[in-house]
Amino acid sequence: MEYILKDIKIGVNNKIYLKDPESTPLGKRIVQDGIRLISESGFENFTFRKLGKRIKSNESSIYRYFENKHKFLVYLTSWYWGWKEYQLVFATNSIENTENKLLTAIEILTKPVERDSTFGHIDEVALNQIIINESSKSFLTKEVDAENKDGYFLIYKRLVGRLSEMIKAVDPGYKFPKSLASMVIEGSLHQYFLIDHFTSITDCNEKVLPPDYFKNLVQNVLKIENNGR
Amino acid sequence: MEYILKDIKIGVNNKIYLKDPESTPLGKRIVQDGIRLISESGFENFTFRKLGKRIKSNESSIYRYFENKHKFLVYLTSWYWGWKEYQLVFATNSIENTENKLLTAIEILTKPVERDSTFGHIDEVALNQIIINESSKSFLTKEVDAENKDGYFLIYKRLVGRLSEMIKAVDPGYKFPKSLASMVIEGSLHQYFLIDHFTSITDCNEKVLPPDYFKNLVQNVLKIENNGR
DNA sequence: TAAAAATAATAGTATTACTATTATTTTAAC
DNA sequence: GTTAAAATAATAGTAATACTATTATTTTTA
Repeated sequence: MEYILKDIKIGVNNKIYLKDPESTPLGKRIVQDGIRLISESGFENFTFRKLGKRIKSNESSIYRYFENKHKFLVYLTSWYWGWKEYQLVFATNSIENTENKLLTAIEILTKPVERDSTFGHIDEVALNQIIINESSKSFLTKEVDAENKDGYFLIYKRLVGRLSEMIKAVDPGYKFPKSLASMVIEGSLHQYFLIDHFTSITDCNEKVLPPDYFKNLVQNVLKIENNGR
Repeated sequence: MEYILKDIKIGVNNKIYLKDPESTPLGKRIVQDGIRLISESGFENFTFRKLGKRIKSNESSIYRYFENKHKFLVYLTSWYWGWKEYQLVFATNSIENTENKLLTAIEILTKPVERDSTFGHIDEVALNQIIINESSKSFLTKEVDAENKDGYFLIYKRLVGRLSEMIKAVDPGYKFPKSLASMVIEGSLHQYFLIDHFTSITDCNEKVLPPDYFKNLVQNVLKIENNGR
């Protein structure tokens, strides 16, 4: 994917970090290798000490960017959804036909992630693995309401809102646009998880991908004629 | 809900525990207060030491039942899905009409959980809260493939399989029965989470409940006529 | 009543998730 | 080009976690 604008920056709520990691080379290394480390060994086994060792920096220096590893995960998920939102707006903005617009949106949100060279220090494919395997842990906590109040999940909710509006544009009478939108986004992550680990309870695989399932689903729910797209 | 058979026991894979907690009073207290403690303070803040204190037993005694708190969570989720499977089979077994059968199944699987007096030491409502807020953590780990091989998630997968068969019975031509079944079950948990924490991205609430959304969804996807049920 | 099994008590360990302090290096301002 | 400020690194320390191991005590059963 290529961008017309240079030097795009994904805007993450600045309450999530102590110091913007995009503002320094060390910050970028923290994000870059943090993504690698978490995607390799999982969020539970990830510590700032290990990350410090890996980037040949000090644990204490990482703490000057992020309060703790939970906020680091919130940062990564927020960045990811900001990036997806960008792609979504970019790809659908000029589409007039509401059905095409919606189907394109679903395609963007559910297709396998590819590397995006615009953001040099972020490996989006590895980050997507983190989103699939770890992102629910960012909100499945006892602190979710407080953090939600502080705007930690704004980008994610805004993205669901955008998809929901597109659903409404296609079928203003449909009663559950928000639930359907949230389910497409969250459900897609889950289907990818099933492909990797519980193949017996999904119909998706290397050939039939989540976009096929979700486009078919939404077409049927909203009674869109399948015109062969 | 009442059961015809007395002394039903939900069969949990015995690799999950070291000693069957249903076999002793201490084991039952571990499960009973374990459920309360996790639902009150969350899985991250839960420790066997705290549970020991609460039930006035010793940390080391709890370790004789469960290897660690992760396996305890796997046990609880496995018990929960076993219980749901029981309800599902019980409620749908005698229904001949495939559409009614499927809609009843969805109702059972997505409706708010009520206390079941059959299992005295288990507070199903609190357990349901754990399932909503913590159960994904039981499989979102680096050990998932090994544990899956050992049968830790069998009951859950069997339940999805049952729902998927009912979908197939209604519409043998539908291409994604397994994905749809897994999405109804997992998506329902997510919708309840949204009702509690992210109300702006769901259409469900105290009046419009997940069963309404999911029955409508499946009816539309499989082109079932809504006959007013 | 003795033996076995279950439970409880105690102690100990490596790791985690930090905080605090000080030292060193890098950068920016004049 | 020096100085001050900011950033980074090094070191040490702490309470809690997630256990293991050993021994003591209580309960069950044969």
